[in-house]
Amino acid sequence: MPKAESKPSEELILNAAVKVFTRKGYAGARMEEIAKEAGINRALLHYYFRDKETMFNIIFETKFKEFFTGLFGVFQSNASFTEKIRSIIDHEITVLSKHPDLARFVIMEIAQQPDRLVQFGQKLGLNPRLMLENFQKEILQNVEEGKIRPIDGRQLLMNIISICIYPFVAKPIIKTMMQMDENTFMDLMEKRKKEAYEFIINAITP
Amino acid sequence: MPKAESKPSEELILNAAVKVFTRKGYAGARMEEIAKEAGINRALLHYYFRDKETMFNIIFETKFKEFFTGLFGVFQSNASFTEKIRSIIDHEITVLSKHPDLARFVIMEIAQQPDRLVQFGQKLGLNPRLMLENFQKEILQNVEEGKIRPIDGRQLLMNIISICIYPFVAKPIIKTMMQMDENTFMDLMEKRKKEAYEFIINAITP
DNA sequence: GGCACTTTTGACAATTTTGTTAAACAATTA
DNA sequence: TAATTGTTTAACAAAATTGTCAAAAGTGCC
Repeated sequence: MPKAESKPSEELILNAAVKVFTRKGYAGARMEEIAKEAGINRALLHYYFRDKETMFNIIFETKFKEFFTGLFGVFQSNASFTEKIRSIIDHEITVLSKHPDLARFVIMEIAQQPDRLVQFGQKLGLNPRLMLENFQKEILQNVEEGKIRPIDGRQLLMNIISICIYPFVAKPIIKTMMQMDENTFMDLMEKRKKEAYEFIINAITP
Repeated sequence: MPKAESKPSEELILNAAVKVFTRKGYAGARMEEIAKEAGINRALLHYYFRDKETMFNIIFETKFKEFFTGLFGVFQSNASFTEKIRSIIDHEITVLSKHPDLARFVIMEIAQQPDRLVQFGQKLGLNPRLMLENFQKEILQNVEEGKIRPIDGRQLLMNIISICIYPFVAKPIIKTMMQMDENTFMDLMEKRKKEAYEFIINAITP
């Protein structure tokens, strides 16, 4: 679907590249397909961006940021523990609803080359250790106050993240198995914000 | 790492192919790498299996089965609802602990070509509609008996599956962010069987 | 050993994919 | 309008990947 545009340029190419890379991954993406998606000649890709890898890195960095920053941001706020949980859920489901292939793409490419996580994580100044420590402290504090039952912070964090992200990663499976069209799925995810919150709160109240 | 074996044959090749395909996916896998992994000449791959796609389909089918059958089996038993939940959790975490790349591989390849789910699902006689219906009925029944709080069956099923599977899909991310080595991770997953069960039961008790 | 058969390999061919280049084209400016 | 600059393309070159084949090597049998 080439666009009949007047300005075939960097942005046009990047948008096309995002689509193809996030759908197919680095190995499955074809420069030809990106060019076709952008409606231009393949050589232009090399004119604006040196090569496939350079293009990929630019796109991966923005997607990496989209995927991770919100999560880290929440833990720097001074909302209550339960409000933080609500924020995470809301944020994750909102973002992933808008960017259907984001989670799968980032996870796959990190699995393919785990050092990307370190490399791009440092570049964006992410500090997982600190984040996890804060999370653990907050849990301990809430446990002592009797607000939540004792629970391993790593397990709880994994539970929250899993509940939010997995449905999007496995979206093609879930849609088919539960016989949902796109709208039904999106609707279910919107309801999931409330549902997941209640599920998790219930799970951790003593 | 070619093996100094006496019987370079189908099985040797298949084992190598499983490793490469599940790690790299169809698009990222190289016939050369499979041959090297098996310690044989690349032409042999074509002698025993016609081509890359044929090889892939054989492997995908076995992995597809590994991934899905257990899940469907549980719902045909006549254990109590909570026991079924325990079974699912136990089974999923046990299987995925043994086959590190299984979930990521199957999910990715279905995302790449969703009709594979229909195609191989039929071939194995899986019936997701029936499974989901049974699950929903059982929930309704348990809700009426006051054993669990009202909850959308699709959401609950997604929650259970998410909690079990996501940690393995995102394993490279989780290991790095939480600074765990392989053993620590596996240990955490073993503990997770109990932890996840309690989490979910807590979440659904009224 | 010689024969029939299967297995294995190296060399080659075909195809796919990426990357380069020179020239055409367009826009801007002097 | 000619010159300069930046953009776009088709054609080509290079590299990577898959697939084929004939011959070599191995195996079992007479």
